[in-house]
Amino acid sequence: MSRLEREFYSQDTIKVARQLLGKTLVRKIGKHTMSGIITETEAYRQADDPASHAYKDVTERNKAMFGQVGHAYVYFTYGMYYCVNVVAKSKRHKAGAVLIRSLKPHEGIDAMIKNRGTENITNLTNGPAKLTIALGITKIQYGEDLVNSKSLYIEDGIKHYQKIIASPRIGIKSAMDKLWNFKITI
DNA sequence: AATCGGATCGTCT
DNA sequence: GACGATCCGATTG
Repeated sequence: MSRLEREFYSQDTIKVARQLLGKTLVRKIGKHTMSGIITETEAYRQADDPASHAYKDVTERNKAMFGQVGHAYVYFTYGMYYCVNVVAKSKRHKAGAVLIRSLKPHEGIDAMIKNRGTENITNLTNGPAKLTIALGITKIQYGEDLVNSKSLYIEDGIKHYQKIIASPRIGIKSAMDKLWNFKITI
């Protein structure tokens, strides 16, 4: 398995969101390795995207989206959950990131079950906050460089799947015309 | 199977 | 001072 390099993330945000499907998100804590196949993503970017955290301008929260590609943008939401994005954008945009919304559990399923407190495998990592709980991702990983990190990165996964389904993004009220939610079924 | 409300607090207005 | 890029359990049909 080979890790995704910097240039992968320096393409257009929407393109990266599509290409991340089927890749493997890897999380290492101590001697434990947990991983899952990415099955759903969402693209968010600046300037033309009212639904994005980075729509208006840089703030303390969203500054990672304006930074170097390949780093993690972790945000806290609904008073209790974290969600993880990968910063990805071409030179045309000042900010952009891809939200990882769903994984198919792969390695370290026992550890993820322990973290989540549920036995149900299909319910383990099938949501943006569920997967951060399963993988132990919090604000501590804010800005982590997935190109160099030993504990959080993305590598090649499956090559073949049927097709990508594009839909409006989940949980937002604006920019419903942008079909920037992408998913695959494995 | 689908809908509804509660939990809970950092971030932005 | 209001509101989420959510999840879960309870209720209803």
